[in-house]
Amino acid sequence: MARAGLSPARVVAEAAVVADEVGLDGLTLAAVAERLDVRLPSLYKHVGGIDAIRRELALLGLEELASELGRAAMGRTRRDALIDVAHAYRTFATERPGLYSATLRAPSADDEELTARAQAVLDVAFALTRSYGLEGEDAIHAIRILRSALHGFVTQHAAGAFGLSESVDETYTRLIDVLDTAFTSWASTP
Amino acid sequence: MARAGLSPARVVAEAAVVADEVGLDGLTLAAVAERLDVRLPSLYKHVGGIDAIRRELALLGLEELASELGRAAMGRTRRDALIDVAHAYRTFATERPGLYSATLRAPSADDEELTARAQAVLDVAFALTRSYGLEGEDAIHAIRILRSALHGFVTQHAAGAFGLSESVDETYTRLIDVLDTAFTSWASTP
DNA sequence: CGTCTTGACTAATGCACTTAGCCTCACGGC
DNA sequence: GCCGTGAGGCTAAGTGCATTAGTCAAGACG
Repeated sequence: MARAGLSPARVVAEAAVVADEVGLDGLTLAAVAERLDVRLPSLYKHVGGIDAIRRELALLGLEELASELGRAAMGRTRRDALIDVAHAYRTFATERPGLYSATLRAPSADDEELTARAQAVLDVAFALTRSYGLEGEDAIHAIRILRSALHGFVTQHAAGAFGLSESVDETYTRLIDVLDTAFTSWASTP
Repeated sequence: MARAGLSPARVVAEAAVVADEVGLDGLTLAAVAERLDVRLPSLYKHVGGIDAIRRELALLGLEELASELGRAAMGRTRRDALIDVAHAYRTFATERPGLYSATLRAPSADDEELTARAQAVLDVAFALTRSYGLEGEDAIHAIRILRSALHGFVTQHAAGAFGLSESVDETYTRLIDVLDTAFTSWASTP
């Protein structure tokens, strides 16, 4: 009965890989255990169960997303920042679909750690809208619209809703342009 | 052993109610059977299984969505049409969350019935963008952006991502305004 | 070197989906 | 009106996954 060298982090990391491959809905402890070459119940020594793993994936996903978006926004403002943040968002959602899906679960209001990580993502968005000169209510509406647009785009694309046409990048460029125009106009007409 | 008077349509309709109440992911044949007051295996005389039910829900959802959106767009153009279509979209997604989720599954390319229903929804969007004077590639990008924005908004809202603030309607109004401005500007600068 | 905790395991339970096979009611042909 | 037949219920059984309980060895530490 050799030790397999598991740890909570290793289990979660492997779960993330599985979720990226088969989707968050297709994630099973059985698949994670098989990949780690242990029997399924062994996982319970390291994680609380499938729900706990999904929460850990949400934490991990929010952390990576905030990091990527923050890096993209660094040292840029307005349109330049928007373009890079939007592309970082799309890249993350495309390359880590399982992790991205995990970030979408509503953070239950009593989960402080989760809401803190979600706030880190929001902070990047606030910095971005502030660079447009948007404050207060304007900023809140801008961020909601930004998130809606980016999230809607990547999920529809992932769902194959855009058909086979080749110009998806062009659509994304135009979407970013629409947002830039709107934010710019809001800032100049208070 | 009295006949329960089931039919494929009744099973699917009840499944839609369950999905609306507990979410598409929470939909179980057990719950449907209990509501219909039959044993679970009896459902298999009318539907092919849980996957078949989900497909039927997608068909039903697309049909109702196309109908609602079509009604909203009828006899209106441009901004007026956009406003009503957007509100019909949001209303449908809010009131029939399970059915709405079901419509999001990618229609597998070989499922002609499903793609036909999806096309009916697209037709409304095409009519809308045409009323803005958008044709060809412009129309395609406009529709993709429209769907992304509306879908993103309703799913983020449903996921509780907007927090507790009261001004969600205002955000939606602004979102619609952003889209209207963009489509109008595209039409005037070819 | 002995002990004790950790981390693996097997076994067993519960729930959901599915299939197989049975039984009976209702309807249609005679 | 009677009876055969099939549709539409049912029970039983099998599969897969999540979870819990209890066992046991490996390795850390005194």
